[in-house]
Amino acid sequence: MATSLVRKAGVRMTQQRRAVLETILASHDHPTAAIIYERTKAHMPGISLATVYNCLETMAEAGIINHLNFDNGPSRFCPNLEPHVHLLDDTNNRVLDVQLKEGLRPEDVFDLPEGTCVTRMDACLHGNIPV
Amino acid sequence: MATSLVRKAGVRMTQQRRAVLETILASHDHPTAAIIYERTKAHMPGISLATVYNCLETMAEAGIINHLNFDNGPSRFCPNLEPHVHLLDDTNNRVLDVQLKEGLRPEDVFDLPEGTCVTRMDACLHGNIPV
DNA sequence: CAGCATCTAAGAATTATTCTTGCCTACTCT
DNA sequence: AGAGTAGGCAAGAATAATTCTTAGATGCTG
Repeated sequence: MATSLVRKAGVRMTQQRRAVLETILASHDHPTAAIIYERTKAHMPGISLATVYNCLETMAEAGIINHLNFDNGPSRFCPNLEPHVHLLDDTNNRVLDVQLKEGLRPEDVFDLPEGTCVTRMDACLHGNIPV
Repeated sequence: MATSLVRKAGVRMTQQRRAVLETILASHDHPTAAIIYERTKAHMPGISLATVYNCLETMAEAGIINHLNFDNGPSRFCPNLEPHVHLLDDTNNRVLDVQLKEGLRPEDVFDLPEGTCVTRMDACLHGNIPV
């Protein structure tokens, strides 16, 4: 599964990339590079942080994973299973994935210049969700 | 004008803050801290980069300006005249401000958990606008 | 399975930002 | 207007995140 995702994107598979990708696929908390490094080391003790960064960049460029930037903190990563928006729940201190309502596209909800073609939407909502 | 903006937010006015704020009010290109530093030095040669950062942070916390994080680059700043979303035009390599269409709120367009109260929306669209 | 393009490890380097310290200034109260 | 004080400023050190460099290792193609 991990291999086919990578090969499909025209990227060479290596042991390190597989390990990093499997860590991300198994994580549901949008981890930072440092956290991914720690988790990956459990399965591959010799991997270096620089390699984790390399793998993350390669896979983000290939569209296999998402590279997120919340506020001013370290980058976070998540599997790119489908386009989504992040909701930072300040009440419970967690990150949820949300989507545009069924059938809506960015062009439908934002007041854009005539002819704009949207290639990507990164949105980050902050809010509070009752427990 | 600059002074009243600052005082209204319960923040003390100083020469440095006025200089930094005036630089931002006069800029329409979402400058980075380093660019703001350069532009501000033209009017106040002795100001330090650390002071620019301090002023930016103070004013962003007070809601006078917006602190933006695009991708992985340095933070950018703009006047907080009204809530808006940023559109990075990859064709012409510029940043435009856009808004939700008239009357829409984030809750109307995103599929959020029941009861979510959105306190802030940071959205960044990437796209191409025909010249 | 040989050759080569690409990847990896390790640490140095870079970039952006924050922290620390001693001095200075704006605002409050007379 | 003048003195006291809370808070701001400059300078550079420190920190954090990320990227770069280089030599050696490895996956993939034919």
